Amino acid sequence: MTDEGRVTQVPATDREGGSAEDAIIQARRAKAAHVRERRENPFANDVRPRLGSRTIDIADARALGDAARDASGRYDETRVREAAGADLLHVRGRVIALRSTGGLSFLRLRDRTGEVQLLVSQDALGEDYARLQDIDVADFVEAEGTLTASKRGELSIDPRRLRLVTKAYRPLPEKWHGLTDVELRYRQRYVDLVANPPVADVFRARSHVVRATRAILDAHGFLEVETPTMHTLVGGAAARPFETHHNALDMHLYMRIAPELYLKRLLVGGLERVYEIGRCYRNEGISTRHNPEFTMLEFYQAYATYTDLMDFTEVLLRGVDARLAEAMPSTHALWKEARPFTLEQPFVRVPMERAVAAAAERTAIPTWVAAAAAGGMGLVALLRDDFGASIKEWAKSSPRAKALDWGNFRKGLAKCDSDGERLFACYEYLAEPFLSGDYRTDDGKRSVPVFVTDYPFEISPLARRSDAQPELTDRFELFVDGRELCNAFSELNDPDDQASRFEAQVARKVRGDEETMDYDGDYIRALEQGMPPAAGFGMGMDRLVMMLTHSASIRDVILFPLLRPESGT
RNA sequence: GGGCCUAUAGCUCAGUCGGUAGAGCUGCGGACUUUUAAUCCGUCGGUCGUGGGUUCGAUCCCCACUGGGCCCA
Repeated sequence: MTDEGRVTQVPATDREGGSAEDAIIQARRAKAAHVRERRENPFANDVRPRLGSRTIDIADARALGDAARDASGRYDETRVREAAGADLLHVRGRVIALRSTGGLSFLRLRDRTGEVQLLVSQDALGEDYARLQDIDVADFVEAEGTLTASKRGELSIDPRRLRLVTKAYRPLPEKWHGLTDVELRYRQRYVDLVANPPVADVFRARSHVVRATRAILDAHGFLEVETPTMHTLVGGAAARPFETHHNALDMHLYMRIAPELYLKRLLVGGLERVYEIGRCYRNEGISTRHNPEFTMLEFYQAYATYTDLMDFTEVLLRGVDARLAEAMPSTHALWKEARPFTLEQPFVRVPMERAVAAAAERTAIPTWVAAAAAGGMGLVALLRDDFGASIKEWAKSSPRAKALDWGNFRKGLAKCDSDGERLFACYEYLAEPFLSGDYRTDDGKRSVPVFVTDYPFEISPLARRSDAQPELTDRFELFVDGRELCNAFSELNDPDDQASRFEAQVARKVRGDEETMDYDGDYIRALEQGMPPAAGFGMGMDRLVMMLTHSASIRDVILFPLLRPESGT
């Protein structure tokens, strides 16, 4: 240790604020100042080899030593030097661990491709060894040296040159427990990504999932398009919008809640197969499954029906998962093992009315079982009038009956204006909460995805009526382990039918419903130009990534989820 | 919107049946040429989320608020 490398201790009283955090920052700033005294830049941008070496990613550098790895994953120095030769390698990255035993120091370096140890010795660096004094965990450094192995068998680089490239003024979280405070993780994702490598894996997976989705749609002849995210009307879904304003045009605007109506205009225009993967915004509460902005896939295919799309959904989900497995084999294997569902067998397809009837039978409430013999609508007929007086008796019939949310079910039914809405309420409270338990693999170990089909037309304002049963629509939603993932239907292309459904939505808005659509006259005009028969599909990409990566919260798959502002910054 | 939980050092956490707080890691000083959460010696670091109330005295008890988490709508 030379005097040059020594850093004077800063007395506590001289420190601004006096907190531990300030002390750490001040110490790191002092080291940067020390580097400047040597006329070097602690925020350098001339990162390149100086000793005739070649710049290499850490993963590629490690690959050079592959032949010298034994069965237990350890490396032998002689064999590494034989395998990798005497070529100098130039690597750069962030220091994520630093240990020193005096004249020999071990730095763990990480770049986007991997990690490698720098085995820094006073013998190899001479006087420059003292520069280690200016390097802390979290700093970025560059090094040039040959590939070697430590005596404990860890693949390492033996640097002839080591230089601080960027000083980090703030430290990384504690090395053993890391950063676990979820609020801090979301607010300071830049730290989370460094401190918790599995987090970075999820976002790599997200990128693979989006690219795989594009690739599969492209291969099926779809055209990717981009439609407006600022709309003058609310349409394409039932949700409250965010509102904004264009100053120059003095125009009131809504952030889109769905791209649907624009994409279907493109079918009118003859594009036939279009898709968009883009951000949508819904002004609703935040939960583990909802973020106000989220990424949605929608695609539309002329001449297809909702049945075709069920087939294609299975192809798409299995295809995306297969590409993810290919891209991240070991991580994917862990996620797949942890999933409570499987994509490997054919998905269940069940009409809503039958799902309700089956759910009624499972409650073992005698009057319900009898009513459901006539199908789900039989149960709807039974429950049309208030059943509050019967709850006590019915709830005792079985554990399943006891588990029902009777209070909200009763309230939900009371709000319905039609049998179609009542059927949907029955589905929501009697069948949907139990999907993952009711539809399982033969061995019972995993749930099987379920297409619930044939939704009542009253709750499907953009879907085509069934030719066979006009009170229903040709629509499905896909539930994977009980959670809604996709929503799709054969599209309504009769302009008069569409106009009357818009009118019904506007009437609901007048009555105070905040989750309805506006009357879109231009869209009606487009349909009057003629839209080919088509089926359309929507899927939340965030939820897809959650499922495939076994993430519990949507915030774990969104890099910067919406949070209330931080106080004090 | 309702219920439950939570907030102590930069990070991860103890603790005080009410008498203004501790540990490990981090930081700083020192020793150490094969570490893997290195080790060893010394040392710095806290308006105990915010505002009220009770009390001689509150980080602790009570109330409200704020942030966050989980469950439900």
